[in-house]
Amino acid sequence: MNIKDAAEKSGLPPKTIRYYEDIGLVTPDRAANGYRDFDVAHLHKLTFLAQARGLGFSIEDCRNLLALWEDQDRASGDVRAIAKQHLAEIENKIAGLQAMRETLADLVHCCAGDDRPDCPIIDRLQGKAQ
Amino acid sequence: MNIKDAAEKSGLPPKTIRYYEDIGLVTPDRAANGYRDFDVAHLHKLTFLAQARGLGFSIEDCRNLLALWEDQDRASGDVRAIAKQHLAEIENKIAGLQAMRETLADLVHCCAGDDRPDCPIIDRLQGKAQ
DNA sequence: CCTTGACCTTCCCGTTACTGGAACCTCTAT
DNA sequence: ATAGAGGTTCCAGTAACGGGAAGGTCAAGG
Repeated sequence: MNIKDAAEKSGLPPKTIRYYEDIGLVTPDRAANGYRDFDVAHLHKLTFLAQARGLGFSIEDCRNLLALWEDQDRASGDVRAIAKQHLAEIENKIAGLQAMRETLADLVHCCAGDDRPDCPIIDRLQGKAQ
Repeated sequence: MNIKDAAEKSGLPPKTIRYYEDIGLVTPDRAANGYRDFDVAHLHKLTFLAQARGLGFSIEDCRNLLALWEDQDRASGDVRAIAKQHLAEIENKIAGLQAMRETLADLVHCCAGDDRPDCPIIDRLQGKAQ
């Protein structure tokens, strides 16, 4: 199957698929005309990648997860470790963003948002005491 | 004052300050020896930038916020609009991350994490039904 | 006066995970 | 023969810096 079909079936853009081949995540065959030729196994792999990326795993995590996926003798503990680590990073990010959100919501709430120049948001960025 | 002092007082790394000069956010004077020379106004600006970046505003947002800050005739509505937009983006990000977190927490919870290969995390990435 | 070490400078490359675009080739249908 | 839709490679750009090299400058100590 050509790249466009693989893209539609996996949910990944063709550009992304080419990129994944570039960095060695998939290695589709090549037809006589030089076109990439994807079979079901490749498609399966691409779908796996789409899922993992969708859950926010980095490319390097994906590479490791793929290896574990293909290793029938894997220890589920290895998979879990990657996921757990990633989960922790996500939770950190969330915490950081929530702190920002609270401050911002506060500021937006306090600011009149009219034609006058007085602005608690500016004051805050300036470091002025609330 | 030299860049290191400016860095310490503003909380920004020297590299970042140079970068900000590069992209036109600050324009410190130059001493005879070619060293950057920061005065209080520059420092104030750098602190402003540190605050804004700390709240997650993009460099472009910072550029606009700086302009508004320096415009005594600004409308606080303009500032508020930028902050509100940014707040919305942050809330979107949080929502996305929370969805990931829930799925991941679920999977991590379900996975035995032992030496056996059976792994609900892999199953999920594979697209296998729960 | 010389040296050492801490600064400073510019410049270029690498990061993440792609995306856009140019230049060019191939296939199918009319 | 040609048009249009697909394919290919390669190059550049994104955000916001950080690392590191090569080299200039300054203050203190011997």
